[in-house]
Amino acid sequence: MLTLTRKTEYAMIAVCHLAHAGHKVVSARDIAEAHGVPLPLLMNVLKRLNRTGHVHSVRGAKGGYVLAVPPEQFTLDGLIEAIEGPVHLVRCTNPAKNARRCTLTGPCPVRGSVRKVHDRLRDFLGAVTIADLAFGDRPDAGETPKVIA
Amino acid sequence: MLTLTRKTEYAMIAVCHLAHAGHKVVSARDIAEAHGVPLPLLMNVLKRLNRTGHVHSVRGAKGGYVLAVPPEQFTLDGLIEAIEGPVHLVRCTNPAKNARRCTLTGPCPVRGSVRKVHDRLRDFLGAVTIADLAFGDRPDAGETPKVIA
DNA sequence: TAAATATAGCATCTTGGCAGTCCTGTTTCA
DNA sequence: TGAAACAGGACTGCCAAGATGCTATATTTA
Repeated sequence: MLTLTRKTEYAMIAVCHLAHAGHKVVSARDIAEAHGVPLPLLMNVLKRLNRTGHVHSVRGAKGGYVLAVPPEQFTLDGLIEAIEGPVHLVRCTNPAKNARRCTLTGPCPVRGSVRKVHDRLRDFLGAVTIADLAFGDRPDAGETPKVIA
Repeated sequence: MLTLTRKTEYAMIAVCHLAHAGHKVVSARDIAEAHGVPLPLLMNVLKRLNRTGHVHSVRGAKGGYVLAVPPEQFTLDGLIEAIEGPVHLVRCTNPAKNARRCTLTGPCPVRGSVRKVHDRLRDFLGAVTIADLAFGDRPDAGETPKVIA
């Protein structure tokens, strides 16, 4: 259904929480309790974001997490990529070795056009930042994206 | 990974083929052979598009399919919805009774913002038409969509 | 120094949906 | 009447998402 995974949803919540906390260290438990997110899952997500360098971790008692990237530079596209892997609208935009490639044997009539839609989608997701998600209550900036070919 | 399903890929190909064929009736077999799409899967897809009213079917020998909607009015959003069900970036935008709802027990810090992103995404997909996919070789119309909050 | 807290890094298990196949029926043309 | 082509399903295998658990490591605090 063209849907983000739950892990990504949890990640959005966690990262926005951290954005609000500023430079304060916040434990996974605190975040989980604040929003009713299952703690073990949230920890999985935060561990992954730590490995990708999007958050810093502080171990031990009084430990927790801090954003490692300014919310204004932390894009939705980056977040999705960190959790789910890079966005690929269709298989043929995915150059990964182990990706299940397009199996068409004939010429693909939509290859070029779809590629453009895909690029626009990534531009779109790359233009949404965590700051937008966390603080964005600008009633309605921006307009409907123009279309492509 | 925020990816369209293969069925949707097949649907895009089929619909673009029909768009090129104009008012001529084209059989599923012809489409399948033209692009190397597995026939049984293509038939599943076309049957569904027929039920949703996006294509007309002609039964019997010499039968096949014709577009029921002008390519300029047939949006990518509509196609995805026909095949996969409506696009919902996150669960909380899905009002369906049987949808697995957001299970947050606490206040959701990103609800409103994500909703806006979701709306923009649908606007974006709703602005891409089959005509764009089938005939669109306008080298690069449109620009990167503005962002929202 | 011991206990408590919290993250790190795996491994494992379950489940749902996608992808693919098959079968039976109906319609139309030659 | 037979072949071609769509209609409408039921069914299965497989994989990724979702979820859980365990052990190790680091840090604070009493």
